[in-house]
Amino acid sequence: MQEKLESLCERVQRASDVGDLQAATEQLRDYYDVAHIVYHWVNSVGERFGAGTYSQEWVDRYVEKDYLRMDPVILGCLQRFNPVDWKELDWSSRASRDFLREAINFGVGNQGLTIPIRGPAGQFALFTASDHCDDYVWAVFVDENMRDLMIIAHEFNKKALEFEQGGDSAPVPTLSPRELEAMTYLAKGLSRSQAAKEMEISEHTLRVYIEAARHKLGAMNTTHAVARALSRGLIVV
Amino acid sequence: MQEKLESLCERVQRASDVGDLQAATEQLRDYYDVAHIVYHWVNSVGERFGAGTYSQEWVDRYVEKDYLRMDPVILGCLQRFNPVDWKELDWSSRASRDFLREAINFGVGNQGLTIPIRGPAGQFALFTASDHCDDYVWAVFVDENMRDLMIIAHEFNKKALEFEQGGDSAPVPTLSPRELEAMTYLAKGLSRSQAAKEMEISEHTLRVYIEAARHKLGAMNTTHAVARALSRGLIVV
DNA sequence: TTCTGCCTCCCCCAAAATGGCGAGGTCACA
DNA sequence: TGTGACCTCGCCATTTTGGGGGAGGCAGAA
Repeated sequence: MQEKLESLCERVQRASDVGDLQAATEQLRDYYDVAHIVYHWVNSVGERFGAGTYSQEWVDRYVEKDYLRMDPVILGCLQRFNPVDWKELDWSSRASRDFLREAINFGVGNQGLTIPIRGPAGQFALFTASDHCDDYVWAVFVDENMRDLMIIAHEFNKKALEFEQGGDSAPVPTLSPRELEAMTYLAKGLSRSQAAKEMEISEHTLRVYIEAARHKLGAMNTTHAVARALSRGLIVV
Repeated sequence: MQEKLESLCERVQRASDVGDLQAATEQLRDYYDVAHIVYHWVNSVGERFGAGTYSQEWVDRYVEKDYLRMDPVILGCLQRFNPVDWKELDWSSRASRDFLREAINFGVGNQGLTIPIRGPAGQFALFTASDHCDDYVWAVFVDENMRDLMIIAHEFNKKALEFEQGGDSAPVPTLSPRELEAMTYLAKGLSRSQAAKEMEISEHTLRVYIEAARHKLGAMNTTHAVARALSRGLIVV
């Protein structure tokens, strides 16, 4: 069992493009004997990629109808940390039930487990296994395989992040200690004069730091600089 | 081995307060026969809790000196997804080297593996195993136990989130769609007038959104509001 | 040694953001 | 039939920021 997990992970690690990830989902589906395995990077802008075994018709329909914005699986996972069994979600609204009915018609399955994955800079992705079966069989599957699926989900996301970095590589700039301090105070809401007082330097000096940080971060203004410093993990607020 | 992982996880799951988590770290340290096991919730304000086997002296010193802001482990993990071996980090700056020397003097260990964990609303935590040993022994340890440690780290964070929800549930404010849009443009560096143009509304209306968002987020100014929106995962840049 | 990066301080002034006062409309929910 | 949340717009005065100029000292690296 452990060896099998290892080989499944290696399969993902060897992937060199999205097509390989796609193939890996198919292999996983067959190995676990479920209806579907899907990895899906959920971006604010709605782009980035996904790989999975859903039918093209369902994916197209999903995109076309912008289901991303009302899919209870996504909305639920955005607020949770632990893997989510679809049964735990809120299907009460009418829109949810219509969505569920349609999903089942498209062969998605009546049971599902979705693992939320979070990366740096607010990155967010989902890894889902779904199947057609009764509650008991599904509960056994989840109980036996959740841990392994979490590890595999992690591997998928690691690959996805690698692919992204390969594309637009972002060289993370280095801020000097005082620059970091200045950015931190600003991120905490202090004004220039307050931050200067806190750092026990003149406001002019503080300005020099802020401008230096702005330049290094390629930011257009202070707010932008703080946002970049935060999302690149240079500072913690 | 699998059964042991199960029992270690259950130990964490049964925890009903931070003291139990503390005890769990000690048990893990003894089980894996390493110098330290630490779970540490890194929060915006710098509070929240941690549980681990570091000496009280080191923890006090760490807090007193505000090492949080320059600890290469934290800064490195903030930008990574995968578990990080301390050797992979950037120890080049003078401050880093001083920090490392001091950490070793306090018995932290010369080897370490830190797993970054991210939860909803920008939550961020670290799970660390550290030891005194040579590179080879450490590499073997990491290779054999990383997967299990990832699962255990997940369990710790799950518990931590449960405790938080029970305690002072951080009321994550809900921003309206337009408010989110406004904050996103600001975080991208657009000025008010540019953002207003982008959203095809008057600059004044945009101001209303920004002020509403500021209030909801309890922020003192726009930069603060953007920083909070980002670190709570409300917006993604 | 020279050079580069970092830290510190000062001036002036234009541009932008903020804080306060208004106003009116839709839409859903109770 | 309110009530509240959301979206939209205007003006005024004050504060904060940003973009230019400068300056010197002190480290570590080439």
